[in-house]
Amino acid sequence: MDKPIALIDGNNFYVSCERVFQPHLLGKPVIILSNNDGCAVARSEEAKALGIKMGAPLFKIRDLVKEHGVKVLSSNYTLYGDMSRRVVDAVSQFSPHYEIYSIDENFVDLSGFGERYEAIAVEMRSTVRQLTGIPNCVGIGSTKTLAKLANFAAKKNPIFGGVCDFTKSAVLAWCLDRIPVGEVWGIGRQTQIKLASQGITTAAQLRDMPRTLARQLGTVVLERTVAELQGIRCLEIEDVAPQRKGMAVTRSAGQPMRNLEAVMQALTAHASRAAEKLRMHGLVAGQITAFFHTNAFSKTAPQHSVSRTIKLKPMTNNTFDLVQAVSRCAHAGWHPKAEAIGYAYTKAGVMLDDLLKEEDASKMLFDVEQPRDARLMKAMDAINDRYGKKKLVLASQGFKNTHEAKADMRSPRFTTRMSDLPVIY
DNA sequence: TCTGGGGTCCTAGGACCC
DNA sequence: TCTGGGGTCCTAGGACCC
Repeated sequence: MDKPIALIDGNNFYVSCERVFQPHLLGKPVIILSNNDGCAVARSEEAKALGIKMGAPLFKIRDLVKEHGVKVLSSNYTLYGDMSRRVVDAVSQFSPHYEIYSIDENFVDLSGFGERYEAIAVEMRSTVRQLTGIPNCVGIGSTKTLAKLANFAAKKNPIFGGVCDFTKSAVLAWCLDRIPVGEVWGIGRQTQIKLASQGITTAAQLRDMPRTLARQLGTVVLERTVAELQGIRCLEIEDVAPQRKGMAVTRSAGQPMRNLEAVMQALTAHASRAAEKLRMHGLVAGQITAFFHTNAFSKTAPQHSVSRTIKLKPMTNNTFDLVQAVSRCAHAGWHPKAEAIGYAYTKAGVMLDDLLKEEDASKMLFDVEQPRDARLMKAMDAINDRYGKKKLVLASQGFKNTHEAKADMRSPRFTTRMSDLPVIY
């Protein structure tokens, strides 16, 4: 028998985080909005039952929300991140060999438990629930792809009681015949269309597809997915997080930005935040891209999109360096007649690439050490850490902050702020 | 008129994920 | 009026090299 892998996944994770601290939300339709309160990115079961789709723009579901009294919340990533960490703590008690796959999913190697792994999975599920308050499901399979799919079955079909084991061949066969191919990890819309043209619509049919055909139709990725469905392990549990390759800070603006100054305020804020993230991870970047564009959804507004990339020499994580770089990008890309034409930029972002650990960054020839800069950045981070984000910013970020996003319905940071701790009477 | 045969590296763009 | 943000991997094709 193959070594089993489990995938444990929080149910409607963001909604569940909110419900832990606001039990009155239990049993009610709840949605969590994206940044800027734009669209629904998480939904309770009750909200899903009303037909609210993932990613639905709020303004398009306003009637539905009103009619059914759907509770609407801005996203509170500080809370979700902290709850996620608590879930990982609970999971890590069960196996030293696990991978944090996303904010609400963890792969766990169950091979150390002999034949008892299903009982362990059941225990893990209830322990996570007990220690964090987050309801969750567990899928077990001989590959990551099968574990993901088993998790889907555990969520969808109550007969499994929240734990579905695909290492049982009868369960596996029964489910694969019934699960639409689009639910398989790695099969998106485009691939689904291609597969449909071959008459492949279920997970079982995908499993039975010749691997050479899979390669022809897709890429090595699709071939790997077919192999994994057949129980051939192609993807290992990555318990050591690989070095990340890029990093981005992008935001929609609260108000349209119509002049260079407004765009520069946003880009300054994003570059500053990006520099903070670099320093937090002990990284430096070798390349930076600044972009901004108008609202692509608009059918009537004149469209314009700017993206400029420059090398950072030497590699850096210094706020002033990054802000200077995005300023060069913005000035180089700015349309001289933008204001006259009436371009309304609604989104801006900064992307960093060629990331390297600070200590690995090769010193450039003639590079001059700048200890004062490093000390300044340290002081800046310390001040913002102590007195709250964005207390100390560069002047070019401005005070008007037209780019700042809406978050009108955000819950308190229950677990990470002294002032927001829940009070018990 | 006839014009090789390999390599590598980089980038842009597509597809997918949560 | 109002449509998220942050990642990964793969491929094709161009530039360049000897």
